[in-house]
Amino acid sequence: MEQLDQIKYYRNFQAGQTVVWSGDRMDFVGSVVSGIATLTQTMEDGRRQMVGLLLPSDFVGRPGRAVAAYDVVATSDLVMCCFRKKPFEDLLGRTPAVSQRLLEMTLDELDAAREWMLVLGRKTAREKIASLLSIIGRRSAALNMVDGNSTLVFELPLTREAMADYLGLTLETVSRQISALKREGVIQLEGKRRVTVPDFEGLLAEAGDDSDGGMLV
Amino acid sequence: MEQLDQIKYYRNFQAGQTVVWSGDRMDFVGSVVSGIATLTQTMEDGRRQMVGLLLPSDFVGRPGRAVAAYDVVATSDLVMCCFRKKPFEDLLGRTPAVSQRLLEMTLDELDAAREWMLVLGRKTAREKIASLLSIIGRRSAALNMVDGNSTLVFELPLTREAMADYLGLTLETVSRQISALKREGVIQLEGKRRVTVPDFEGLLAEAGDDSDGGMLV
DNA sequence: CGCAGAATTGATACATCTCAAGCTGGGTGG
DNA sequence: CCACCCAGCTTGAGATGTATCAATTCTGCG
Repeated sequence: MEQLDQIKYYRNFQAGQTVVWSGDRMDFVGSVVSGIATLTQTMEDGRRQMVGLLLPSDFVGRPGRAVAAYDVVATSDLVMCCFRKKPFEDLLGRTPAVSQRLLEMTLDELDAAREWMLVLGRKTAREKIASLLSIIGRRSAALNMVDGNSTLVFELPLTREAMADYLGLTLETVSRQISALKREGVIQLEGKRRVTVPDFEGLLAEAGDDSDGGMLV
Repeated sequence: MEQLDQIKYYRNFQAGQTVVWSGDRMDFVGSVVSGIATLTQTMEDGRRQMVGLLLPSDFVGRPGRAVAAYDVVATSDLVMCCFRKKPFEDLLGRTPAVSQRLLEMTLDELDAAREWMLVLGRKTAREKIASLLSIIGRRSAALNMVDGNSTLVFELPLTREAMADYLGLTLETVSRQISALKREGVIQLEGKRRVTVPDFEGLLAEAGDDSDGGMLV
């Protein structure tokens, strides 16, 4: 495991900066240390779909592929821990523990992608918003646990436009649905970004998820 | 590699039969030998989204998880090659070649899932249909290559309803769009299932994909 | 032959998109 | 220090694509 340490290096990016362009040669892989990045696909006519949200500890890049398949964009200031691809692949071949770990992470990402397919294909705009807030809320809850009463507070790491790209909606629809959830007391807002969820179970219900907490029992 | 052979066994399913129920305990993993199966998620109110289409060679199950996350349903008669989970996991730990191979397959599935997120989130009904036909056509083309003139003939392995579940549409919309593509000569039909694509490039254009052949340059 | 599941087609309703006009808040330069 | 500016956001009114509800029509099969 510490063999990884010997070939690693760090890279910093500013909010808004593009880390990798789709189609570009990619000679490294890495993982997010701090900050948030997005993985997006773009069609010729400009339609965009976010296909991944990269939070700290998430992996970027694909061993065995020379060319990036997606755009990676830093949404906040970002620090990444990188490995040149060739040495990393060599290590993968030699160290089962590393490839097992990577397999596990990839399976998690696959589950997340599949859960998102349900959101994109079958949920209403309101449910989509509630689903996104649930996911961000849950991941941030791991860090910022709050008073036991299932009240949750977190910072939205995405603009309305980025949320729209994630949800397959327009930014206007995102804005309207957030306003509606706020009007009805499902969430509260301070400024545009700080979200308070007074009743997380209620939010999950709006997302159309089973009451038991969503994915993977 | 042949160690796998020693712990494998075969299972047969009839068209329409459910292989695994979401939420059930799952004590095996496996791969499709022949036939076609689908991976679907269902919401409490019955809305369904297909999250994977399993063709021969595709892998089913997740090492390290006890409970199935999705329904697996045989769409045609199906033969699967199975391994009891415990021995398979042991082998994974001991045999880097196996876990590398599995990692590669999982990464491919992740790419497919992400490509599908773009379809679900941003494409129109007509583009969705064309995208599905392209994918099925391309995978079957690997087997049934036809006269060089980019004409392609294949059998649709899915009902209109299953297509709707894959595409995040209703079956009526699927039917209408297929009729429209047929009316305009983009495809031809013999019966409900046999599809002829006179100009594959044309179909790709309808799918909104880059002319070079879609995914992953 | 006739039935049942699958598919097509039609009319209407509705959710979301599109286009367009303001608003808001934080940073900047005069 | 204030006014302005601009990206991000909100809100409105109308257009449109897809869903919904409801008949038929196919097609394969017992």
